[in-house]
Amino acid sequence: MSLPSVPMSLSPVEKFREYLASRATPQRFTGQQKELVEYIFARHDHFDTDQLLAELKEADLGASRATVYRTLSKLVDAGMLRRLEVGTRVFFEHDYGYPSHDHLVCEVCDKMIEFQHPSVESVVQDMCEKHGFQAAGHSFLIRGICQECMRTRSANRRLDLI
Amino acid sequence: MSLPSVPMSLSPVEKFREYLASRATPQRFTGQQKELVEYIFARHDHFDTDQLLAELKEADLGASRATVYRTLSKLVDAGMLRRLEVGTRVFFEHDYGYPSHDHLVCEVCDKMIEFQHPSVESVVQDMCEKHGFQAAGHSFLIRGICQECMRTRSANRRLDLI
DNA sequence: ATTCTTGCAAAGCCTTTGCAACTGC
DNA sequence: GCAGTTGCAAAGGCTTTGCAAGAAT
Repeated sequence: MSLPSVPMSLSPVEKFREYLASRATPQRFTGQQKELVEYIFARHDHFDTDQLLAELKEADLGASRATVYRTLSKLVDAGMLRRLEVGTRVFFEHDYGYPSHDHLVCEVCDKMIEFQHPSVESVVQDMCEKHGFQAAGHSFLIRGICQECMRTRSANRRLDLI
Repeated sequence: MSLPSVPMSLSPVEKFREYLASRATPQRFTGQQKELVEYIFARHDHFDTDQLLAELKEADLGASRATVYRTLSKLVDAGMLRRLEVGTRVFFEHDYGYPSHDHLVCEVCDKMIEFQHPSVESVVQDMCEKHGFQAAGHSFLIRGICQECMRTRSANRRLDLI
């Protein structure tokens, strides 16, 4: 939760209900889905499907693997979750009620640091103009080593030398 | 091949041979690997494993699926190929003899347009300074619709209206 | 000779899907 | 009651791996 959240006109649950209702072939809003949405939007963080499944089990919210996959996919379509591809792994994060941002990813501890930088949007605009491209979105990911892991690493190096 | 290539001090084959020899436990440079490296670096483009396998078969370069996977992985470790995660798919592109760049990806025709923009490196540097992060690399990908697909789309829309 | 690489097929991992039972609307 | 959702287990992609045979040093 590193960036200020954005005001939401509707609660996540309401927003999702509305999305489902407005589909060409209206989809149903089930109790299961409601529980999932409430759980996912109760706090801001990055999670992958397995983490989420484990947590749900712990919280006694019994949703099957298939339902979790199906619901996550709908939430992405609804524009409420963003799917992040980090290396070979897939994460989700809030897109509704949370500002657009990019990530620094630590290759040692897997921590994800969010950042906003005005130049990112300029690059997108510049390149779209130059190539006649119509952007739908972007992903900008910086891989490396975070401060804490750097410190640990130098500390260990010092120990090795003793 | 949209960007100017970068001068190489060694041919890809030589570079790879050197990489293998310099490993902690020296690895062997086989005829199979030589064929693969020559094939891959003969032209610049983005490819995925299946494409490459199909082409190799066509060219009568018999390398098994397993060997192709293993060699690609070594080429990435050697810093000669870059692995690109585009949506759910994985591509490879030259990293040796080719300048650092980023991509626009068309969601309709899957075309990948390469670009260079000086601000990208500034963003990386700024964010690393701000967060005490040590960058090892980045990936910046802009998704959207390319010019040609936009044209086709508007043309079709016009037809629909008749 | 020794040790690494290859190919095959099997196993793994993550995700999707067919189908019968179930449940919003 | 109809049409969409769920759970299960099976099937799908893609990638990795164990092992015996073959090749590089």
